Formats: sequence, structure tokens, C-alpha cells
Amino acid sequence: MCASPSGTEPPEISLLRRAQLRLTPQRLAVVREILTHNHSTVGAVYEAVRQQFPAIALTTVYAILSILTERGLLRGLPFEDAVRYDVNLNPHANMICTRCRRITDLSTCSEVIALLYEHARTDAAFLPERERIDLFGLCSECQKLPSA
Amino acid sequence: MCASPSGTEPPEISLLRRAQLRLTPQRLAVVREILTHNHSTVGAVYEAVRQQFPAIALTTVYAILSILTERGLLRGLPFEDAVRYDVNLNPHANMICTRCRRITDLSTCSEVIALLYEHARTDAAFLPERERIDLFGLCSECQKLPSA
DNA sequence: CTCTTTGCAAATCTTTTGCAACTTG
DNA sequence: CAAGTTGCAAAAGATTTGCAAAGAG
Repeated sequence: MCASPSGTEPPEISLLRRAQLRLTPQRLAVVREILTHNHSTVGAVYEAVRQQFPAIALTTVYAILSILTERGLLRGLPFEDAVRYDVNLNPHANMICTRCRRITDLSTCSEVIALLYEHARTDAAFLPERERIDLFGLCSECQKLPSA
Repeated sequence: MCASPSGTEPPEISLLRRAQLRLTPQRLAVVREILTHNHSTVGAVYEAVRQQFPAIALTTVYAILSILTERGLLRGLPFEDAVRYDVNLNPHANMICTRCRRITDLSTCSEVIALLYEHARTDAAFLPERERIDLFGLCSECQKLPSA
């Protein structure tokens, strides 16, 4: 009972195991939701999970996302409206479309991030450990739209 | 009475004029405070200004910083605790010391930011317009401290 | 004198806390 | 069964809104 039948665990189970958390139906649902909808807010996860799980409490969603963040499996990104949770823990930039509000990852920039770290060390004697990079602009879809 | 005696206006006056806002004592005090203490929160500005201006309302500080942000003279940066206001509108990275919490600017990285924009355009067809870059780590002072 | 701005009170929204009842391992 | 979790109610913070009185140009 340590390996799943196919030999591979579903990602939500694997994530909860890595966080050393008990597998409850609420957690499985919340984690499945955040894994399929990256950069969600607590409120959005709550609304989504509630459709298949009407009894879940908002507080529970807060608790689940908070503990996963504490244990390093998610990253909380404060935005104007609310905190959004990032599943991608590798160095990357978030591209935020100011028109449709969609957020996507730019993962092809690790060398550029390394350069940024280098600058901080060299020019400011600052020792960077992690970063948050947001690019605001127009996604490819929205660029095509009329009044863009 | 249009030019100050020396021919140069104090920075807080110049900023309010550029925003096309009336010069009130509250505004002058709030702007002077944010200009001397970059990356402050509304609460911190309120506390600081209140010492020389005990009657000012928190709401007023919110109003002033909000309208300056709307008119493009400040930039609001949401953090976990609260929004911090950035006076530096040029491309730069914020270096946030995770030990002493101080925030300083890294302004020597505009070429690196240009590279980042380039990546977004080329690799993701995303058209960047502005960015927010935070580097978390240890400032030069805190690196020297014991348990660092 | 007119339009803007301030200050106060109350409301809103996100997030946190306390605690009893209920599951998971 | 013991420790970990959930759900509910209430609290805590940050920020916004409505409005009348005061102030700037």
C-alpha cells in the first residue's frame, strides 16, 4: 500500500505526501484545483472546490494553502486583489495580461535571472536567495483584439 | 509668486504640481514623507506625518497616495503585509532583505530587464509594458551579522 | 465663490484565530 | 486512539465609501 496500482501517484497525492500532510478529501480537492489552475486566489479555489464539495469552509481552503506554502510546496504571491498561489517553484517570470488578467509563466529566462542576481551581488553587495518577477503587458491573444 | 525664491521648487511641491493637485498642508507632509522614506506603507506614512500633524486622518493618507498612484507619480507594490509605495518609476529591481526588512533599489539592471522583455516577446509572444522585480535575500549589513 | 479636499463613521474584503467536533493513520 | 483537520463564529487588518464641513485657487 505504498505504491499506487499503476506505479505512479496522482500529482495531488504526491504533493500532499511531500508536504507530509494527511490525505483528506478536502485537501485532495483543493490541491487538484490549484494544480490545474495555477495562480488562483483562495476565493477562486473555494468557489471551484465548493461545486463538487459544497460543505467545505473557506477557512479550510486558507488552512490548506497556507500550510502548503509554509512547507515550501507552493509560493504565495500578493497582488492588489488577493494572494495568488504559484505552483511553479523554479525561477521564472509571471506574465500578467493587463487586459484579460490571465497569468502565464515565462520559464525560458533563468540565465537572465542569474544575471540579475549577479548584478545585485556585484553592484549592491546584496545576496539574493529568491525572486519574484512580474511582467505586465498584453498576452498574444489580447494583442490581436481591436482596441488593443 | 509662481517661482520659488531660489528658482527651484521643493520636490514635494513639484510632485503635486505634476499631478495637478492642490497644495494642501496634508499633501505636502505626506509627499515629503514618502519622498524621504521610499517603499513606505500607508500606515507608516500616517504615523510619521501624524507627529507633525496630529489631526490628519488615515483616510486622507489613503486618498493622497491613491490619487498620486492613479496619476502615475507613484507605484503601488502589494506585499504580504500591505501595499508599499515606490517613488522610483524607472525600471529597477527591489532588493528586500529578509532579515532587516529594508528595501533598496537596484537600478543598474535596465539592460537585464530589457533582456527579460525580449524573452517575453520572442518566447511567449507577450508584449511587456512594465514590470515588478523583487529580489529577496540578505543586504550587505545583514550578511555580516552572526547567525546570518 | 466654486470645486476640491479633509475627516469621521461605517462598510467591505481578505486573512487570522479560537475552539469543539470529527477524521486519518 | 492520538494527533491532525475541519467547520463555524468572531476578530483582526487593510482599504474603500458616503457625506458634511473646511479649505484652496
